[in-house]
Amino acid sequence: MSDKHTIYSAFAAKIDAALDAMVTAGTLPADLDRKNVSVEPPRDPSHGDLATNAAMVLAKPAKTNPRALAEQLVEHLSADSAVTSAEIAGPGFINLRLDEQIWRDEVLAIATLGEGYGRSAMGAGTRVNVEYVSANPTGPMHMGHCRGAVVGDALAGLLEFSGHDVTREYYVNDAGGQVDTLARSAHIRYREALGEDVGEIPEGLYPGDYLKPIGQALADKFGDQYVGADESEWLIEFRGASVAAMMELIKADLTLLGIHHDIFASEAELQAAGKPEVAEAWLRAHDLVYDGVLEAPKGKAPPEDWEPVELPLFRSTKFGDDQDRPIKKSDGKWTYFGADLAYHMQKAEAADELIDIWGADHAGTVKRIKAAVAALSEGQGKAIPFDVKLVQMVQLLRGGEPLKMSKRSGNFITIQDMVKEVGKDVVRFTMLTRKPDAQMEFDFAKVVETSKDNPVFYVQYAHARIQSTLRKAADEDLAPSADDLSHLTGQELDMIKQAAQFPRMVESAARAREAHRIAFFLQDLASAFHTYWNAGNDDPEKRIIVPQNRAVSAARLFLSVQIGQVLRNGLGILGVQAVEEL
RNA sequence: GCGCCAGUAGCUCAGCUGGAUAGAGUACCUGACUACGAAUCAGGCGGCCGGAGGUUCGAAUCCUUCCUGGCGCGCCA
Repeated sequence: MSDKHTIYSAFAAKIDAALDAMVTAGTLPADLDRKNVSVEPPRDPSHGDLATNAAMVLAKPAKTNPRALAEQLVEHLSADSAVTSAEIAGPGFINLRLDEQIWRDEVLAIATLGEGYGRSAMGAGTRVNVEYVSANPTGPMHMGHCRGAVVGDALAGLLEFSGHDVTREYYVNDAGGQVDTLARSAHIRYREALGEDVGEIPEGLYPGDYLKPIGQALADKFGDQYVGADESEWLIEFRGASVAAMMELIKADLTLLGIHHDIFASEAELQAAGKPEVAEAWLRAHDLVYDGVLEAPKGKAPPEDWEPVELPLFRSTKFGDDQDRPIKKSDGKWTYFGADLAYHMQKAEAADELIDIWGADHAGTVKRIKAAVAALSEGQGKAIPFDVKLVQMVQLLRGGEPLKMSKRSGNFITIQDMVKEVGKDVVRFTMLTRKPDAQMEFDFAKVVETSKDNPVFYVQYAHARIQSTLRKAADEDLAPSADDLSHLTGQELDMIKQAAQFPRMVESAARAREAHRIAFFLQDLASAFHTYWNAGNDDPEKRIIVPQNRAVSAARLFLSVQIGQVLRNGLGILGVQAVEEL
């Protein structure tokens, strides 16, 4: 189950050993930096099974030329029984061809490891906290949150699969002014529930119908005692009830998407526990917070009501930000940033590494929070790797026509609408067919199409086709068997080679924190299977089920089962259910 | 004005942190169903990787500088 069992890392080790031998023999200087040495499949399969750039990377520091170095390496590598040929190509690549048995063994490895195929120990149990969604508890989720939710959840799944100890966390912003606004909006619905005609919801409050049930619940609970009452009498009560209700809505949406967080961290509780004060004290002690006056904002928008005020400022400029940032407002309350800073300190206490998934509209605040974590990780006495992944906007379309989204009017498209219409798996997979830091379009008409235009369908179809083939085989009294895999040749070996890349795809995707690569890999593998399957249309001898040749059929069925396994493992990372039939 | 993201085939997008002749799908053209599901497959057409400089054995990828589009930018959240 360890990464040592993958073909690519096995050969990386062999090349490493060959280099060691050359060092011992005195033909290569010791202490060369080998981190840029790669072992990869060549882009062009006709070049061989594996390629390494070792000779090119090391030639210069070794003060020799690439070809001379490559010749020595080839000599060592040719001695390996698994290598059928080793050639120097182009500017100094070494191309290796491997014994076919190596690839057949990989099919067995998939079978043996099953759901564990592709898992790796790369993460080494590193505790990674992934914070995602964190939508404000002022209403149900909408599309803007959805992509971040899916991307974050898939990333968490990917990191788990690659051996990290992942915590999925949601930061509940239940302390700012927006929850007071929520409470006031709920108060209106409360009066409405008691029979009052409240008319149009005033500007600045939340108009959505989703507040009507909470208004009713408050009416049931309190009767009319707060109808004419001063805000100070009911605000806290209404706020708590509304936030709780909104979180229930959001959790329901998340459940629809198959997302479950381990921790819902409350900003209000964080503040009540005095965490921001602790952070401030530490930062002041290290001269990272000081009392100062902000410069008037630059730019074209003239600051009409700008007044210079002294505020506690965090020295984010010391860490690359454009200006220092206030952690408290002039009314003495914490700014969002001040609380968020303390929140990240809290997360860092229980994690080795932090990842935030944010919407692109928060891009402007990335620098300051990175600065804060950089400063605070010193306080923890360890460097906390911290990454903010920005997820760009999604534009909703139907048949190429943009769908209007208006939160103001309250009739925006909800997650519930979307999942109901196209299904959880389609939403998740589609959101992952584009790298997150580029904008994407989501066309309702397209994602439900059962065609190649729709990648979800395409991958699912490959999996379903495998299952259907197995059912058909059972009817013919044929079963998958690994008794004689030497029947697997040609196109079958090609497909194995492709599937065999799954473990290294997982690792490189995990390293880059990019779950979408898994989605693309699955499309390629599905395509390979469809191609393979279809070869039987032209030539019945190439079908998976060849009734007159049971040994061949058994081997091909075995291979198909393992391809299905890899597809399932990949879909599993993305949180998409593999289907048995369409 | 500043920051972040993007710019790759007509269109939608990949490109595995610097590798070999830049890849898929779609559209268009040609071909394949007495079927383990043709919801698919095979072949063809299609490129100054936004422009210009630079770094090195080697650049779509890194640096500089422009251009275009998106998103942001005060004690909001």
